[in-house]
Amino acid sequence: MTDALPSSELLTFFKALAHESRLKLVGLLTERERSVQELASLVELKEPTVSHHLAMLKEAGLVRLRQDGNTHWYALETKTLTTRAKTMLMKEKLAELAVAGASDDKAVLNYLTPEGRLKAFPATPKKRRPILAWLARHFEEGRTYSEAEVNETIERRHHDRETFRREMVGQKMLARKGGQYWRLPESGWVG
Amino acid sequence: MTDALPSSELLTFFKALAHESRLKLVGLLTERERSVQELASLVELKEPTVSHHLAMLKEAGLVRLRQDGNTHWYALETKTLTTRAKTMLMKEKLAELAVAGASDDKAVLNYLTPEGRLKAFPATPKKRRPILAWLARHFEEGRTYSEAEVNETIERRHHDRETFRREMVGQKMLARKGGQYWRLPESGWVG
DNA sequence: GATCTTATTCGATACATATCTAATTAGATG
DNA sequence: CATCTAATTAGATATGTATCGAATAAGATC
Repeated sequence: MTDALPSSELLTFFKALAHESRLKLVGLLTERERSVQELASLVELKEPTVSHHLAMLKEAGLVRLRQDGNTHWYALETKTLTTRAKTMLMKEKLAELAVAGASDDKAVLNYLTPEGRLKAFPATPKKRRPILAWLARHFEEGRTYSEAEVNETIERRHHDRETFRREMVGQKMLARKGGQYWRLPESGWVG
Repeated sequence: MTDALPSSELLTFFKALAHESRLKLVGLLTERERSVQELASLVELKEPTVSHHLAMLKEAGLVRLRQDGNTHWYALETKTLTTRAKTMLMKEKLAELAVAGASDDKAVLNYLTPEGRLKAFPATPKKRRPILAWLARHFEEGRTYSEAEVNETIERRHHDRETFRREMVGQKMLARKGGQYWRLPESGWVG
């Protein structure tokens, strides 16, 4: 994985429900709150396992815990279920998921053709920067590229190899030495 | 896993969405249909990988495929999204998920206290049988139990150890020989 | 405070699946 | 029909996570 995504709420929600045992647990909790023991006996798993599953459901906000003595009573958090169901029905919310990770990348989408090539290259530096960053990320770190290879990689996204090569070097995204190029660490990029 | 569950539609649905890449793909498809190539470039994965993810989404009924030449256009199946969202909001539907696998076990739920003990023991043999089966499953296969151990195991669920011990033996769920008991294969249980 | 009960945390293992490259299929094109 | 393109399938590897037994924590009970 390249970027450490903030792992959206919706993703943790789906992950929480993407397992047979946890779906069963949720099912059992629709009726009333239940203790860990009881749940373990009903789904025929050991308590540590159930505990593990309940932790994931809790993390996703799907259950809440009420502690009485040393018995832990878990109950379904119906509100979360309805909230998430609504989110699923809003296209805009879903579209947000498409964002590639880095905050930049969302803007870039507007400049891409269906084939994943650049349609245009905006005039203002502020807008150019994320596009250059996006392009630069297509170079692997820790290896070198000949000028021909750099051109090739650029041309897969835009015909104007000269401009983009020059600008990426200018922004310290790529370094050049004696006909060889390599990608620089993102922390050093100008912007 | 003990029983091969028919892996409910809802489960495949959640599994399909329980991955960052697939959520992104869904996000990208909210706007319009897209080819595999295009999607691969946008999520920055290789085509085979995207193909794999799309297959899962298709399996879950979340996307549909339109083939034109040798380009495959995938589109979002909005209807499925709304259907599933509604299911999530119906408690009864969720409760069904709790069914343990064996068709028996659902009925047993009605006879259990919150602590997982038996509240009552019905009079008709037809109703008693699944409860005995449930109880018998709490004995491990492939080992023997002393009578004291058998009693102990029963008493954890119901005070009347005599009745249950006798009936489980009668139904050929447990075997007895010289003070030792052991669980018999489920295929041989009377019922 | 020793002990029993209920639950969680830890560490190990087994199973599932995401991802890639290479090979294959299916359609389009010269 | 040879070749090219887009997609899928197969096979290998790596990552993730479900499950369990053992150890620990926290509360209740004697």
